[in-house]
Amino acid sequence: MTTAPVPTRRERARAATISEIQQTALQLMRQQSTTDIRFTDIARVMGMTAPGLYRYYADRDHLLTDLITDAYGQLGAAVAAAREQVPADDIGGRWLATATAYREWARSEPQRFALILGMPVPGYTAPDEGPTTEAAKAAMGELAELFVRASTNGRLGKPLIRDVSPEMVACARDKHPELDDVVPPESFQAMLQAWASLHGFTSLETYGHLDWICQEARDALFRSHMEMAAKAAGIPAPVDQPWSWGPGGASG
Amino acid sequence: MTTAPVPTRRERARAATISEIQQTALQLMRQQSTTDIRFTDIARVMGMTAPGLYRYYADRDHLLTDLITDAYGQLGAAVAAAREQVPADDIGGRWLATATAYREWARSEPQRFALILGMPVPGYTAPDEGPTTEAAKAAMGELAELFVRASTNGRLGKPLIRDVSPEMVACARDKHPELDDVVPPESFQAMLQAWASLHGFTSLETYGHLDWICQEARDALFRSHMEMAAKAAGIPAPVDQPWSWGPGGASG
DNA sequence: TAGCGATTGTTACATGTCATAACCCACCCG
DNA sequence: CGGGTGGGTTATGACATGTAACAATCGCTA
Repeated sequence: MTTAPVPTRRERARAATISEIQQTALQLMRQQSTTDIRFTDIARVMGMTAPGLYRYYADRDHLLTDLITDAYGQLGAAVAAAREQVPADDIGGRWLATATAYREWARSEPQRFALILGMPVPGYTAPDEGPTTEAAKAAMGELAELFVRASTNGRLGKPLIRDVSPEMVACARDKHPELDDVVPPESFQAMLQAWASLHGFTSLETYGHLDWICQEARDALFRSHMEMAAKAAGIPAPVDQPWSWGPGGASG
Repeated sequence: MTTAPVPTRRERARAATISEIQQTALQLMRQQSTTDIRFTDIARVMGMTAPGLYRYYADRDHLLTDLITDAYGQLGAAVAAAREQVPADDIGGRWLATATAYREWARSEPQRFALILGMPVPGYTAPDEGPTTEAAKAAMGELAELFVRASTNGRLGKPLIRDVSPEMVACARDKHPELDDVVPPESFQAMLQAWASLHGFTSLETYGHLDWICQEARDALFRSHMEMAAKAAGIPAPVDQPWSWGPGGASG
């Protein structure tokens, strides 16, 4: 047998403790508004002493690796869940839902957002080709899914920018061969740009650089920013909320 | 002027030491690829002991405050210098120069970029209404200058998105009254979105999330991303490099 | 030029962290 | 019921921040 179907009692206890460590770490990150978690704090909250934690994690980096992997998973899941609540043929609606989920996740979990998409935490070096890389790919795949499906369904419009450098085309084919013949290069490029635009707003807001804009204005700015990104990427308007687009006039 | 025109010898020595501390801190940040500087390391590099540094900085936060203020200044200066090397009437050229300078500064100084525009370093709390806020405003002003001048000269086109929420209009008038009657609300909004788009690409690249895209492709992607942002913001094409834009066809 | 005083930098220390080592104890299974 | 496994403890070492007390130095002035 390779895997025991029913984990032994010890294994369950161990898994529970590991989970508790992670949850405690996240709780401390939120409370202290920092990604700088201390083993001693985790242990104290859990009612044990710091060296005991080393039975579960070789060092702080290993815990961080778990937290990063998990965070990618959560972000991807949040994005996917939001997307799936909108009918598949409502491309624009799915884009708005996806982008909003991305933003909201970052706002609700700023430390975890910084953990995965900010500068690496001091002293931490991610394991090469490790689980974090896999988790990152999966999460980004959730973002890309929208474009893939829209493109295969023929519902993805032409992006604003149609020039794609040969290097970019080659890179897309090389790194994402599965998208070849599915998403045209200019749409692949536009997808990356849409992500970058979304990420820029989200980062600025999450790190407090848009605090001077009041909440309502920021929400509207986000909506309009995503509208801009959608138009640039050839994403059609949501079925229930037409873009305020067009050279002629604006809608309400 | 109330300041003494000629600082005494002691004052000059002190200023030199403070400067050396800052430079050493930056050097260590670059070498160690982290924003987490240690007083002991700085002191060791400078050939003195750690407690000596407390004669110059009350604690690590005060040093960070200086570094952040300085970084904002450097970024603003880099952006301004790049912008001024392009004729004032070449709006598109100035936009490209500004954006490229922003990106290049971040690439050359990733730690300082993270310091000012990333998540605050663990344990650091910026002083309210302090010099960092002022420096940030100044740096962002350098980014905005392009739009202000273009708008006053009547050379700024209509942005792609012309709908602006009343809250956004009110916020713009409230926080930046000096731009009232100079930059229309939809252009103000477009400016923020152009910044967000630029910042998104820059962040992703600086923190290594675009490493899978080879250098040449990334450069082209950046160019095209900025072209997209420019079109969305109503920035006309550079005089020597027309946009690859238009429903009809693309240029070379 | 001798010496005073502010400034600078030192060593010593208190505190807290990461991480290892050595030890103990409880559970579980034969 | 006895031993092995693994969870948890205290003790310890190396190192960080920041304070306190002390020593050396520099610049100025009598």
